[in-house]
Amino acid sequence: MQQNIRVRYAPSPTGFIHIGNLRTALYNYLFARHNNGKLILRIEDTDQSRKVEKAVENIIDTLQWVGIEYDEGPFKEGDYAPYFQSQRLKIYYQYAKILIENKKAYYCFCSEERLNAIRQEQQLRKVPVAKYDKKCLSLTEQEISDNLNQKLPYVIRLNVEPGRTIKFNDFIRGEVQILSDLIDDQILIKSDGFPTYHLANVIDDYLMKITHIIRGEEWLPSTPKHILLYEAFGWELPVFAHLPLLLNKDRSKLSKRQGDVSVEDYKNKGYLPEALINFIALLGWNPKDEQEIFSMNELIEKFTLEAVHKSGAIFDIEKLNWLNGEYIRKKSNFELLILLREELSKSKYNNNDYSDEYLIKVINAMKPRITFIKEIYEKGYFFFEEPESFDKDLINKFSTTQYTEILNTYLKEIKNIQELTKEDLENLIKYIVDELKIKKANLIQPLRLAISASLEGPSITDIILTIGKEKTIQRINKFIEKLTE
RNA sequence: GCUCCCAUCGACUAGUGGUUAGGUCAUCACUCUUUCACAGUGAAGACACGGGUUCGAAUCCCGUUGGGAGCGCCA
Repeated sequence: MQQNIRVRYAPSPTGFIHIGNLRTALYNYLFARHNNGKLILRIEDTDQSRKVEKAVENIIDTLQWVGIEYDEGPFKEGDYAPYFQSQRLKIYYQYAKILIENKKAYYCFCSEERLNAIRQEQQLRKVPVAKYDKKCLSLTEQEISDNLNQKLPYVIRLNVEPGRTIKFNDFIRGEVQILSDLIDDQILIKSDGFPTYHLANVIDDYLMKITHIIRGEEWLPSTPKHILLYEAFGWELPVFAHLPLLLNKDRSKLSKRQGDVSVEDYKNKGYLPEALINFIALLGWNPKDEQEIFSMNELIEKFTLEAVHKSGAIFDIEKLNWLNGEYIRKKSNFELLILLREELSKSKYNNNDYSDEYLIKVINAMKPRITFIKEIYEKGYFFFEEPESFDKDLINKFSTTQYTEILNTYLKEIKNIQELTKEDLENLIKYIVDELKIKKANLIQPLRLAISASLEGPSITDIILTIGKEKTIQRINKFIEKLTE
């Protein structure tokens, strides 16, 4: 690869980061790190009307949360600052002026009404491609300066020469070509003086010395416009690489209508950043071996643009769920303790009611059976509170004198044990089973029900060991009352 | 409508002219377990279709079909 690789992630601050954009950011990051290059974060805030408060902060926080570090950008000024497009307005205007002088662009004073009229008329005629009719291109120098002096609102448009074939080589898709006749005289500078995406993007990529433009496939159709701009300025083309799209279940572009799409949503649902990154990395790229779990460093080591796919990938959370569980199981109890306390602080339970020692025991018991951290206290709620509601059918099932006897025997025996150990509890079960000549399940099931209101979950000895003798006795007593009611 | 892009199990993918088409998730079964999970073993499940090229095509070419994206003073 060539030296001094520079790539950029260029979101517009219109809300939370979209999961598809996160993948774009990730691939840019992986590509940069793999090649000892730099990742630039540039904020494309040229649409004032769509600006959202705190969006930039959220973008930066989200990148940090998932572990994508940029080398230059807001609050990390490099040689090409500023990194907010809204602070670079003069630059764009200067370059637009150059284009006008070279006749590559022109002033357009057409009103919105006229533009709409043209569009409508073209639709009526079923013209294949609706385009601006280049009316203002034929304005004389005099007319233009008169209009400007009168302060008539204007835009600056790209003058697209018809009859040309624009070719470019996409790193992922190979050669792509399109006829210039199909390209509209794109607006470069809006009437509010702000540049459009196309202009600002090309200028900044050039000025910031971006070598590889890695972005979503939705940009593929507008790439010829950008090429035309590079040509008009006489600039060398960067490498274009258009990433396949992330898709909904129905194969349309991943959108809010069909589920959660912001990284924030997934964070709030309890997905671990490692799992999300791992999952998203594999949507459109594959290291061609049979490994499934990758740390960020492994991704960096293995990532190449050559191995990126062409076709879109459905964002299906089934595998993400599995990964989340895997990452939970890989974590140490101490790491999980910190995460659990965080979740607990957002729950109805009070962190102060449970010691670290206690929570570690709970974590150990619940770890193999959860997908999300919060399931530790959701599925394992009996570790955090006394179960109140019991399934009627289950109560009925165990409402016989035989089960009451079994439980009473257990109660009597456990009271005799001074300090509970795993061994004691297991021996106790054996002892009672032998003594009463019953099946193991006939003791354990009612016991489990009494203590946890469920027939599923961690081993009964682990539960008893965790909640302690006192609570165990209390719950069994209460349960016997319920059975004999 | 027009332009461009894409096409292997339900999902993510390996595969670049010769494979019993491999793996992971999900599904199902079995083993382990008091149970649920975890873990392990196994099963089922795909080359969109039609033509070429070739001794031989998932792989190369053409067409069809299907899907997607884009066609804004939004990015």
